Amino acid sequence: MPSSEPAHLFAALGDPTRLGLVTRLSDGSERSIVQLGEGLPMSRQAVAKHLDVLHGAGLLHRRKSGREVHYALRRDAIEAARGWLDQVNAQWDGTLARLKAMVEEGDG
Amino acid sequence: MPSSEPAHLFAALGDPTRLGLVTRLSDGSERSIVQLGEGLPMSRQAVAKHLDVLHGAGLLHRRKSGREVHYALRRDAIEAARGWLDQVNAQWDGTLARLKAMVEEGDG
DNA sequence: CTTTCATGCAACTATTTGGTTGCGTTAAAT
DNA sequence: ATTTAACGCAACCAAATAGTTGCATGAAAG
Repeated sequence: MPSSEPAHLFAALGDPTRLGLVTRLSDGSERSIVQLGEGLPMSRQAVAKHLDVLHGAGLLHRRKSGREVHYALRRDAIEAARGWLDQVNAQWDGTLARLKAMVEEGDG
Repeated sequence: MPSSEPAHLFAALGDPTRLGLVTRLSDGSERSIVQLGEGLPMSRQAVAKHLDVLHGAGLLHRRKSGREVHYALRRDAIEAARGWLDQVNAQWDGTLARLKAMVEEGDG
């Protein structure tokens, strides 16, 4: 049950290994656990755990195919995270705009 | 010494309390530790630790004024995080564009 | 059918994290 | 000068995290 809450999303991204996995998947492809673990200095289970964290945060799509499990990046989750950051920026801009408007109104 | 590494940045944002603090600061204002802690169900020190994490990740600017310490959001850090997410999207788009180009070239 | 390979599950460990409390320091207010 | 308010530092604790290993299972390949 993916959560999609911003904090959950950012927490999942807050680890170099997981960020690397997301980067690897950023071409939109699907990969198996072993494929994603290739070259990483840790056990398969460690990689599986990381993928589970990413999946739990709603960042990955999971598909079983035979004896393999394939993960793919969920673009909407990335957009959700981006959206939160945009909102922070918007709030900032909005406040400054209102401030500017007030100053100008005061001037006129 | 703020790090500004993406994983460090996301990790700092990966906690509801800290996300709330960032939201509070998203109007661009400066606030003291006690001010930022008002209404939060935890001790001042807990809040101070959270602010230190955010500052350590490069997300907050810190200014001492008399006996108070004021924190403000660093917009460039927010943009850095956003930039990383944008890059993931761009990679995705790029791959799809290349794929489409290949298909079209194959068709022509 | 037997073997191999990708995975899941569970136990265990060390480190990090999010929180606490107590105390000391310094700046502001009375 | 004394008190109060905002902070920093350090010790401590429980829970979560990132990793390990060993073993069981189910699908593919021989």
